[in-house]
Amino acid sequence: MNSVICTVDVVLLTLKNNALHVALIKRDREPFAGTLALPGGFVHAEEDRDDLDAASRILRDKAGISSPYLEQLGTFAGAARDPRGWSASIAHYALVPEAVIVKALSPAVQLVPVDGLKGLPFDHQLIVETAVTRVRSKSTYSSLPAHLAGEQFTIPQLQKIYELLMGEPINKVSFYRKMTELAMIEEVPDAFETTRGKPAQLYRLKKEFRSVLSMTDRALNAGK
Amino acid sequence: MNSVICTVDVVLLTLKNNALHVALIKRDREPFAGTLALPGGFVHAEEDRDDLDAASRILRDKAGISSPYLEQLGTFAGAARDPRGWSASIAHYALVPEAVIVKALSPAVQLVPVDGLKGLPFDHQLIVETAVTRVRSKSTYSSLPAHLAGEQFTIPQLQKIYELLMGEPINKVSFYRKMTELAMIEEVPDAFETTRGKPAQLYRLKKEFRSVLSMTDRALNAGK
DNA sequence: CAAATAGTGTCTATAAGACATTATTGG
DNA sequence: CCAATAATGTCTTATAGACACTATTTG
Repeated sequence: MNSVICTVDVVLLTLKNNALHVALIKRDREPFAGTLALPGGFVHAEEDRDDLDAASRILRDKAGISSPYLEQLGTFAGAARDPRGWSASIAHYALVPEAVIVKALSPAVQLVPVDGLKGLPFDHQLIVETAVTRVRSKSTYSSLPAHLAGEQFTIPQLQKIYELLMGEPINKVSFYRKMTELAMIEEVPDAFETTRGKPAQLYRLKKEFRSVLSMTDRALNAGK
Repeated sequence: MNSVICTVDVVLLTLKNNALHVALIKRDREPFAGTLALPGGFVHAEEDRDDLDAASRILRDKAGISSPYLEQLGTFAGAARDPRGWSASIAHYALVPEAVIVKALSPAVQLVPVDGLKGLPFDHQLIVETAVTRVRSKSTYSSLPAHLAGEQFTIPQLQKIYELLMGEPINKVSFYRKMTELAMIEEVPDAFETTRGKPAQLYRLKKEFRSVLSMTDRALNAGK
């Protein structure tokens, strides 16, 4: 009756060279051995309390990432997606700053730009596209993109991240207003970053938003 | 390795007596035989092409509902939710007008108000709450609630549905504007409904939105 | 004709965007 | 002092809400 193959996959996203990248791993087993694919695997019934737990474990073991922003994306199931038979993949997505990934990444993992991705096994292409769409649409209304920034960041840096995700410029004044409205970041006392011009105040995500989102009703639209 | 129990459950929602109701069925098997629970079941690997297909079949066979608005909600998985062991339920939600459900419903099915629901087996309480929250939050931005209206409806009737879902009154002018903006409904030529006062124009969902949503960026907020 | 409900016109309030201005650094 | 960037002030524009008014029915 229950011949369903049940796995957990993770779409690990980060920003690198001003573009969204996904972490892929060379599969060491059939089917599709040797192909780049999403990190994933079977549930360990004795070890994983739930699917988020399994996704965490996979990220830890396969990519060396320990406490990313992690959320369930949805389940991709059906008869056609896996040559072994009817299967269900509980897909998740994770966001981490590039710094974290650079430090932790095992050599087997590759970061690939999400735009123009192709040749993925199973329906991993669809899963990645769904994750990217989800992240983009949530970005408009929430603090989600902040999880792609490092531990400390300036508001202009954060705005750049939002702009990269949404693919269009944001009005600077509106962005400052939005950051105040979401109330998710706090100044790091006496910490500034200077590159060229006036030094920028450094901020960090408030503790209570490290793994939760701050939402707003109002969209952050395009502007100059 | 893969001892995971994989099932599909459906949260079938409708409006009845001005309140959101969920369809529950008395379970005929262990565990929890005799208890009211969400309609659900195992995937039929030979019959169901994917999880939506399985959800459709379950609705058809258990509730006699044939083409509702149906969407995946998410997967509820873990070691603790089912006494038989580690399990994953791919949950879906469906919206139908009350008229459809009244005509189709088998006697084994009961409609229960979603507010104050309790005593459900497994984590079905959580699944229902998640579905209701999802429907409510999507309602603000989309044509979703129209799937709870009958085939033909007046704008004031539709507004009432939105108000019931969101739990607060909506500004009448804003609502008319929003309906125009979403562009998902069309007048039924020369069809009006009269109860008391000026007859109201009847509308229907445009064909292209029968199973898809029309979204807007702007929220529909409370008003008089 | 009064009451009720549908539908619209229009003013006001609010929030977002444009743009200018000030602030503060390095060269 | 100039160029560059951060941060903020403020005017304009767009959109939502309030409210009144017209339209059309029933009793």
